[in-house]
Amino acid sequence: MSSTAALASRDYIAGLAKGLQLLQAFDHAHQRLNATQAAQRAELTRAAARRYLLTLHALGYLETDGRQFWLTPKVMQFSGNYLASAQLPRVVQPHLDQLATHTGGAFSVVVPDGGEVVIVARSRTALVGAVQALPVAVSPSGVDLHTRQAQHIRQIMTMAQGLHLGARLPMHATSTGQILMAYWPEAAVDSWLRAHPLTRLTPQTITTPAGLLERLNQARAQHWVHAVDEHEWGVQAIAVPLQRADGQVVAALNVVLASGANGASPEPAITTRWLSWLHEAAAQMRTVL
Amino acid sequence: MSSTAALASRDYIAGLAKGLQLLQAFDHAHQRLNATQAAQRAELTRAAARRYLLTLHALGYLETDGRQFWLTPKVMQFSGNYLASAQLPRVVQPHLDQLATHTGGAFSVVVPDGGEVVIVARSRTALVGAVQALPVAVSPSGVDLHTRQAQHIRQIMTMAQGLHLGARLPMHATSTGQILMAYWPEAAVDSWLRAHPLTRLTPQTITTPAGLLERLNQARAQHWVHAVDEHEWGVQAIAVPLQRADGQVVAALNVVLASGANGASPEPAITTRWLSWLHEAAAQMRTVL
DNA sequence: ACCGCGCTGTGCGATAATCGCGCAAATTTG
DNA sequence: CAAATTTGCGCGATTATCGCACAGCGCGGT
Repeated sequence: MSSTAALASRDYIAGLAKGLQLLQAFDHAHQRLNATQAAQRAELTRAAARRYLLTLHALGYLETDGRQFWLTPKVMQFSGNYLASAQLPRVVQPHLDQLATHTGGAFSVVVPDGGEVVIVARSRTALVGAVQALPVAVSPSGVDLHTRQAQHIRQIMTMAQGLHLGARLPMHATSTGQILMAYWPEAAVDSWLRAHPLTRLTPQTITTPAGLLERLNQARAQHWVHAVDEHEWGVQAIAVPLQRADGQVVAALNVVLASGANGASPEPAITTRWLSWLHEAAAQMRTVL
Repeated sequence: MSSTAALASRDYIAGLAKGLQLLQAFDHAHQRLNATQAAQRAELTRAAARRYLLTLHALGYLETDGRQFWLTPKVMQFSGNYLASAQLPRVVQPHLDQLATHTGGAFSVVVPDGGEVVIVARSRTALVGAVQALPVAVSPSGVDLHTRQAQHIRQIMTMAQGLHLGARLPMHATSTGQILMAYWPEAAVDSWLRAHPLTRLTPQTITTPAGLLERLNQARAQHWVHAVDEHEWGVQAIAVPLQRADGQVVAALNVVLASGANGASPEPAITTRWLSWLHEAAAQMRTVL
């Protein structure tokens, strides 16, 4: 009610803000909205919401059957423009791919944005390393989901579900979010804590400011983070910071692994191996960021 | 000048349209814009452009140093919402990954939007098939870009450059665009031809309506398209339609391969093999689309 | 060091774009 | 079949947006 109105100034186009708010109202939990629902979610009157919906439809960002509205692929253009124009994703991508090719891991690069982390690049291949480490039983013609390799593949695929490009994840429950915060000035962390509840996502999620601060101190000291089952059950991740040549931390790199059931939990030897790969890659990227 | 103004109606918010136009002004060729440049690209007065830029900055979609503006990762949220909410990308992804795992190819699914095709899903792994076909000489510590495998990887990676999610490609020069158009009613093709010039991208690009129509007929008859070097030198692609259970063609699936220098051009046996994989996958997806 | 060019920030009155109420018709729900 | 929602749309009021015009600033050339 009062948050947005306060920002109104001579140089602020309310119509644009409302329209974008409406466009953001469509998410996983709200894939199709009618005028009334959209109005509620965007905090507009129905008449206004309708005008904005029709405008977005005319511009090609929404599709409609006359009653419901939903996103069209055109909204991906923004993402495409960002990926094509931003430095970071472009220079990082080859490194990620090479890393994945060598190690068989699933790597991501994320940046902070609005109190969350956003995935801006992911490794596009995996499994080659795994292939050498495991018995190869793939026939080019298919039907082979029985080997350990195939299990590994399915694991990675399953974990990769909500991790598409552009996905937003909470900072306090992710390895990448934690390593990024570790390099923030204290005041920034405090203000983040005031603005964001430490939502419990699993029994392992850090939910107290003290616990988070301790983790951040640890991360800052050792230059990496290992988060096991904190964001999602059965998923662990190891993250390191990505620094520019001047030392500024601009992003985080991590590898996502299975944990618990099959994968060993925090087995030091394994962790160390991944860490050396991550740090090596981070060092390589440092000169080009 | 006259195109946009004509659409103005009582239910059309001009401010939203202008703001989005401005946001779209940032692309690969125009990564950073100042107020004056942005005004030109979005066809606004500088004063107006400045207002919109400041608004987008306040909303977190643009970053600025006070002089230049550029996209922030926040714009990826739209893409994230689409990927999370749209049926197609979600149900298609596992099939793509499985396909890539079995065959080692690089597959994409595209949908038509605004006279172009948009990439909405890509296979996330490759190379396993290739790995067995080629000598494995990867050491976990790096330095190995000499083997044929590494060459293959680099080829795929290089080709994958402008093919990120959300990338838009011209219909007449891509295998996917052609196969999609092949199922359009004749009137739709005609109107597309009137609205879109057949831009030459390589010496192989189809640049005459007659040529395109012939290709479309061929595609419709055989239910697949093979486009060699038409979009980019050294890149060929084979595409098949993706139909819903009711027969409606809603997307296209293709595999991107190297051509010329290394890869065999249109060698029938190879093509047939890929085709059978593509059609098999398309048949599997048909029930879930 | 000087000058000129181009960009930027800003104020203001004029204008028309947007607002939201309210009603009737259409649709869904039970 | 009736009640409860939802939708399309017209209208007068208002205020958000427009674009001109002026002054200050930074940068590069000579």
